[in-house]
Amino acid sequence: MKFNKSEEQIMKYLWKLERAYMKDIVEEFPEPRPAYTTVATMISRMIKKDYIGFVQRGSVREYYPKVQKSAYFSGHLKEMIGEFFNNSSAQFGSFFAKKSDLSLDELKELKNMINEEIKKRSKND
Amino acid sequence: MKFNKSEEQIMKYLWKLERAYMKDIVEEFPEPRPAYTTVATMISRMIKKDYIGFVQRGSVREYYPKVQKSAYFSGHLKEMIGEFFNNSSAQFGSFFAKKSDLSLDELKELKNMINEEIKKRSKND
DNA sequence: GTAAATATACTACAAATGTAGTAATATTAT
DNA sequence: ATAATATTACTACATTTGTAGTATATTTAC
Repeated sequence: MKFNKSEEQIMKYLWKLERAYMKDIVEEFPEPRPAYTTVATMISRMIKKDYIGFVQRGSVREYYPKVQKSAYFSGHLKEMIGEFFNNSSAQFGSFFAKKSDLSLDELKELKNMINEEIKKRSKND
Repeated sequence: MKFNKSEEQIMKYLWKLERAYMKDIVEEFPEPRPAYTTVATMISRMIKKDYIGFVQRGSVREYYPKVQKSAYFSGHLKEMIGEFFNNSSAQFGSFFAKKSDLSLDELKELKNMINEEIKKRSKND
């Protein structure tokens, strides 16, 4: 599952807002905003694709994302790792360590996190 | 710059092959292969978009990717980190350490890599 | 030297995407 | 109540994407 450009845009807003009325979503767009109906069209298409759900509130709907941000991110990342690093997370990790623009401190922090993860897992075995 | 589905497919093959004739690219596709002309259309569109270049070899062209895999990957990753982790690479790193399906050994390997990166940078300062 | 294989240009067309107008309805502020 | 605002359904249309046929040229294998 991979969103196209405008779907991704809307999901981004919905993830941020968590629940939102049409107006709220439209207002997230920076100027120049798309027409109200443009957003409405996108949303109804996304409902059809089951990316978005809604709760009827009187005559109006409150929309919410049906695809979780973390799930989308993980899936996406996994795909990328598959594509670019031959499915090797380790190879990706190496790339990330070198090429991400982590500062020295952040690298150290990351090392600690990995260390803790290692400890945690060693315990459970 | 973000490839659409079939562009990404072709880039993937081109990155793998580095340089390739039309036939080579078509043959990378798993069965059922798209028609030869389908691939040709895609490629000529991608040339127009400057994603792909070619060297004329007699009556035939040898194609090569003009977008580097690592550049595309980095850009893409950076975008994702911006979107999902509020531009914090460290936050992403944490997520990765926990949620990637790295094995214990791979985690250890990753730790070593990060360690070396830390050493290298400390030296240069 | 003729058939098969390969390559390219050009054209075509359906489906998906990006964008928005119209009409109808509901809600809210005066 | 009436105007302004917000919402939704429906329709429309240009652009992009996915897919491939035709025509033509070139190469290659027999």
